Amino acid sequence: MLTERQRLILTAIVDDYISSAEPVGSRSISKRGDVGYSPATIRNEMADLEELGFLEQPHTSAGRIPSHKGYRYYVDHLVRLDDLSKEEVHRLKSMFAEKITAMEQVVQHTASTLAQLTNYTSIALGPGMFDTTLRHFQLLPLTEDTAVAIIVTNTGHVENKTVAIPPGISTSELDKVVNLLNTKLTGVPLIKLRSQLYKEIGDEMNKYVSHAQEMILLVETVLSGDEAHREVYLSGTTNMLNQPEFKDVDRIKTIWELLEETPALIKVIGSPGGEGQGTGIQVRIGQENTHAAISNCSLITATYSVHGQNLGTIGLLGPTRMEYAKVINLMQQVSQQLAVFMERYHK
Amino acid sequence: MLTERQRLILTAIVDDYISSAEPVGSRSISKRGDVGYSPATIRNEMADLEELGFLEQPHTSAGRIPSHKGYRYYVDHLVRLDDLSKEEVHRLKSMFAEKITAMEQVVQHTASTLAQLTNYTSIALGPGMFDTTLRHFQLLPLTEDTAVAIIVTNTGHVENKTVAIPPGISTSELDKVVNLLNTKLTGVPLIKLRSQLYKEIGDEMNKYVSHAQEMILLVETVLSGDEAHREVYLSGTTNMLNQPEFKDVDRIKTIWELLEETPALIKVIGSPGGEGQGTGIQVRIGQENTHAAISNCSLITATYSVHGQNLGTIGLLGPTRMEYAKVINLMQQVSQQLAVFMERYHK
DNA sequence: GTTAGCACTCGACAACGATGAGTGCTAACG
DNA sequence: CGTTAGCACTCATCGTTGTCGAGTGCTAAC
Repeated sequence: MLTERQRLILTAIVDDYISSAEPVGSRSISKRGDVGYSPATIRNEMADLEELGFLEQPHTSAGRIPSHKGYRYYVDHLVRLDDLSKEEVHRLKSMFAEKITAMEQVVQHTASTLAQLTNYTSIALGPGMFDTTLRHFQLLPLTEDTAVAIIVTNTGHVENKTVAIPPGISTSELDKVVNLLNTKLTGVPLIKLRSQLYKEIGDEMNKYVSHAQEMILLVETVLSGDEAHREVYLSGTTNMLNQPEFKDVDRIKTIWELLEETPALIKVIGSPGGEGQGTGIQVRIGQENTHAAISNCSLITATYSVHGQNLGTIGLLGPTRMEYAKVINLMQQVSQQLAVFMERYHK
Repeated sequence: MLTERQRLILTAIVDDYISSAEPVGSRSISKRGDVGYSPATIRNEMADLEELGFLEQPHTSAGRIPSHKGYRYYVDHLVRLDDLSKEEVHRLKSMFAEKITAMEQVVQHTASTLAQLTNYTSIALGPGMFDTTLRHFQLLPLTEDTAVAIIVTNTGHVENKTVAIPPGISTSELDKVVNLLNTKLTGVPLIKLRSQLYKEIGDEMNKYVSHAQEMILLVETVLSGDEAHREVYLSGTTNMLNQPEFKDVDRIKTIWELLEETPALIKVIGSPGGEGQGTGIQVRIGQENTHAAISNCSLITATYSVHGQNLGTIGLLGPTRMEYAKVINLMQQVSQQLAVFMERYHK
């Protein structure tokens, strides 16, 4: 599709623009060592590349900048994953070397390290509840009419909620209910908890406990909210402000509002998009993103999973002019390490 | 100190500047109904007020803006707390009317409502651990070598951590330890947990359990981190971007970095500052704030407490040009409501 | 096929002047 | 004597103009 020379020049332009953030002219490309042609020749090729849709001109007599199509081609065919620095490798590995590591903490920590290494904003979507099962349920009275309910999943995730106790229920009755729930519901996938609750438990509870209706309602309030509730960790949000493309307050505002709105964010990071190089790494460039607020951003995501079951996602958000080589490489490393960790953890 | 007319004019200027964000001239003050003097007279008074340090002039032939001293005087002596709108009162009250309410959720919810009502950024410092005591301790094995440890306090706060189990310890031994801890440590203030752990438990544990040393270390890792660890909730961070004084990206960046850094933020919001009107409400104007990043912001904080014991703080951060009347009023309401709630909750 | 040369385009930037809001001062008024 | 009208002066803002230079597209020569 493209000649070797065109690919060379396109690579040079994208690389240049990524590091300078300014339209790149034929002269500056020619001056670089790696393209041995005169500015005039390069100009001709640039004109062709523009006609093909790989480059854009902000205005006549400015240099060229890569278009979406240009970035996409660059990511799919041109980008060369150069080696990570020793420090980067070290920091990534050391993260997984720590002994005491809860799944969520690892994800969170990974995201934060990524943000520091790249100077972009990282978004981590915590492990979902898909294949997690109930490990333990507990109800601890606090005052006469309130109690704190605790749910622990087999992944070590702890969810808690303060609830009101219907009046007229004794402590022993509460204990009975909790015992019943634990024996009957332990091992049940969280998403099936509610249906199971009605199917199996309702009858038995009526036998043992008065106020059965209230109790079921109580348990329901505890379980509700868990399904849609997934933790989102942000890190390095201020990094965005260093990028010249975000010197405009309005643009920041729209992006920030997106970042603050968890449900929308989950949708953005979770929806499928263009494939990048390597396994499980997705690269979404500019308008490929579903949300308008980040239509001039690129989002690179890696999913982590156990036994082929997708658990969550880690993403890096930056301007379309992103250091793809470095970021893709980092994400691949992270993805691998996470896979190993999860496998070991889930055993 | 100031004549009645000077106070009137100062009030008018501050009010005007708060709503317009632009230097206010003598003419515009004269035009308002509430000050019945000609621009010339007002100019004379303004000159005097400037000399006294209450006003500043950005440059010659611009209007005046209030200085720190001006704001301070305004807050201390001039501001008139006009009534809150029905909607505001309603939203505040309804927040505390919900039946199922954990302490932390209430604080969080309050902060978020405040941010919405005021269009400023709210910062809530969750309940500290000062007078909270251990309610329950639990250790749930997840895999062969990991377990999730759960601590519940008498306030309903739940803290959890995944820990590694030293190899060679049986489940029954774990149970023994947990039981021992619960019987011995329940009711002990969290801050004293560690010392108590050594004093009372060490000996007994040696009797019952082998691997006592490892177990103590394990329990210690769970308890560590809790003391300094206080939740900070932010809400309405993007509101800041609406203010004209923050159209500059650099300024946003420094503030945002402060907001992201929890320890610094705790220090800022926790340190004592100038008193405002009413009980427990503090108003820190501009440089009165300890942190340079918010030296042109005002921070209004209200503390909530039980039995005179200070538990936490809720603050509103905005430009020095803040709607003090509204915000102080809101904060007073919130402070009162919170006090009532806490009293009822802590009973 | 590649390159040098040249006219042309267009944003960035500085200089300039007009505009208008606001002041400070002085003199007049009740 | 306090208050006000009038007036000259200041200074930021904004639109205009002109220069500068980076970069292009085209043509002709190598």
